[in-house]
Order: sequence, then structure tokens, then C-alpha cells
Amino acid sequence: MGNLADFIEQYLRNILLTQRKVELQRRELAKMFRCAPSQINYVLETRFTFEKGYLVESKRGGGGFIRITLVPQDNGDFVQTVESLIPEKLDAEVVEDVLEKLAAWELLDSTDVVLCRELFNKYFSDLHGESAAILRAKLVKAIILVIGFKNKE
Amino acid sequence: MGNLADFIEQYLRNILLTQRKVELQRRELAKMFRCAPSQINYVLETRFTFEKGYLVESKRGGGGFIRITLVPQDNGDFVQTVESLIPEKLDAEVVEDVLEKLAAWELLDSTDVVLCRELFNKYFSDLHGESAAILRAKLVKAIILVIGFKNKE
DNA sequence: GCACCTCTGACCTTTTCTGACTTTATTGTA
DNA sequence: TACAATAAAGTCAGAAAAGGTCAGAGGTGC
Repeated sequence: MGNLADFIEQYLRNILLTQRKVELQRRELAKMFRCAPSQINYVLETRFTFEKGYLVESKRGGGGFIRITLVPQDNGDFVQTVESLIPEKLDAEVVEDVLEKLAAWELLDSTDVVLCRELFNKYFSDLHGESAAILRAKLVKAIILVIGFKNKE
Repeated sequence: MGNLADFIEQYLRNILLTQRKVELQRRELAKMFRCAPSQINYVLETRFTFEKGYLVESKRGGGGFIRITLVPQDNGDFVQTVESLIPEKLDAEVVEDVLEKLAAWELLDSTDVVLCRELFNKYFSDLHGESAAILRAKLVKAIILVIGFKNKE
């Protein structure tokens, strides 16, 4: 956690902790962090994506601005979300994709992802046969749910 | 016990004696031990594996890092206990007994037990066939590991 | 001598960051 | 009103700053 992008991200997320929108000027923010204005775009593109739950709007010209809006997370049922994000059947090669998707949705952090991956290698890498894909999906779901539950505790 | 890899391992384990995570830069560590950066990877690959109770994450690019996290496992007798309490094969009717035993040993709290039970009902009540019992055992172990990991976080 | 563990260096990939150039919007002015 | 000046933000190629990979050289013990 030592680079500029992370700090800027932190700054913005902090604001979004108390407000649903931030509106600011790219130029000002860049000045604040003593960086090139295009750095701000980099942060927005890599950290404040729709996948992660943000909407970014902007306007050029005089009175221009950048606005970030928090997308209301359908914060309903964690179980629902996991169910909808993970298909009924899961081939081994797809497990990694699913983990990344869950990370993008910030349902898992990076350490959780590594933990899941390792658990799979250790215990469930040799699943085969008829219903392996179904079973794999269930296993992933179960483990994700445990992690998710614990993350909220 | 005299080669570089051992010294680097020692150094890192020492830190992990007092912290559950180390985060450092490969370049810096290599400089410290006057070796090639790739030597660090060798140490990580041979000494800090999941099997041995570690999770390793890393990030490239500016502000990159390597992070090692201790999985509660070989320290104390967590895995020993888990391994001895959970047999290789687990019949469905025995799952509940195992959960209770784990609770008695305070490896799970009462909430964890309910969580496990529900997950089993939801996803794995219909396991059958040859290897169901083995799978059931692995699953319980995996879940216990997650819970143990998360409880320490 | 063979098998296995260490270790390095050359080359690769990913992530961050900047600067030059482009596009768009507003404002002031003839 | 048309047009120039000004004030934003956007784009993108490429430099810089990490870490990753892998073949093969060098040890060590049997």
C-alpha cells in the first residue's frame, strides 16, 4: 500500500463512506496529490469501476467536474448474490475466473482468493466423473459463504 | 543449516513469530541478503507453501510487494486436533457428532456450528456413492480451516 | 557419478505514472 | 451571432517500477 493510486483511492473511498456522491475537479485533485491529471483517470479506471460498484460521470470544459456515485449494492442476501454469481456447474478451469469475479465484486479480498485457491488445490483438485462440475460449484459456494459470513462478523 | 535459503527463511519466520502477516519488497529483501531477487521466489516456493501453513500473495508494478500470511495450522496443534477429530471418512449421520466435538474443543463456536450444519443441509445432504464419505471429511476440514483462519484475523 | 538442492541471470509480465496531444464546454467580444 | 480564447477533461504511447519464470550452473551427499 505504498503507491499514489492507492492513496487517491483511499481518499475518495473515505469521502464515499459518508456520502453517496463525490463531485470534484480532476485538476484540483491532481494538484492535491501532486501528480499528473491523467493519474486521476488511471485511478478511476482501475479502482472505481462499475463492477466494483461505482458510476463515474464527468464533464469537460469550463465548470467541468468528475462525479463518482456509489451504486446501491443490492445488499440483500449474501447467499442470493453468491448463488447468482456462481453457476450450477463449474469446470475446474473456471474456478479461478469465479474467484476473480467475486474479488471484483469485493465479496472476497485478495487474501480470501488465495485461501480459496489453496483449499481447492489441497482438497478438491482431483474431483472427476459425472457430477464433478456440480459438486465443484457447491464446494465453491459453501466455502465462499463461510468466508463471507466471517467477513461480516 | 547454513545456506542462504535457510537464513532468509529464518528471517521471515522470525517476523512471523510476532505477526500474522509480513509485507515486504522482494527487491529490498534480496538486497538485504545480497542475492538475486529470484532467490526470494525460491525460498517462498520451497519454504512458505500452503502445505506448510502459509499464504503468499504478491503484486507487481510500482508499489509492488510480497505478503506472507500465517494460516493457523502448524503453530500449536490446530491441524493436529482437526486431523485427529475428523476421520478420513465421514458418514452423513456422523457430521453432527463431529461438529459437536469440534465445538467442545472450542475450535468452533455455536454460530459456526449452525453455519456448518446449514451449509451441509443446503449443499451436501444428498451426497452419495463411493467417495461421499471421503469428500464429506475433506469438506469439513476445509471449512474448519477457513473458520480457523478467519477467527484469527 | 548421480540425484537433489541452491542460486543466478536473462528475459517476461503487470502495474503505475507522466506528458504531449485531443476533444469538449463555457465565456467574452467584435 | 460567430468566433476566438480559455478552461476544463480524455486518450494513449511509452517510461519506470515492481515481481515472475525458467534454464542451467554450481554444490553436496551418498
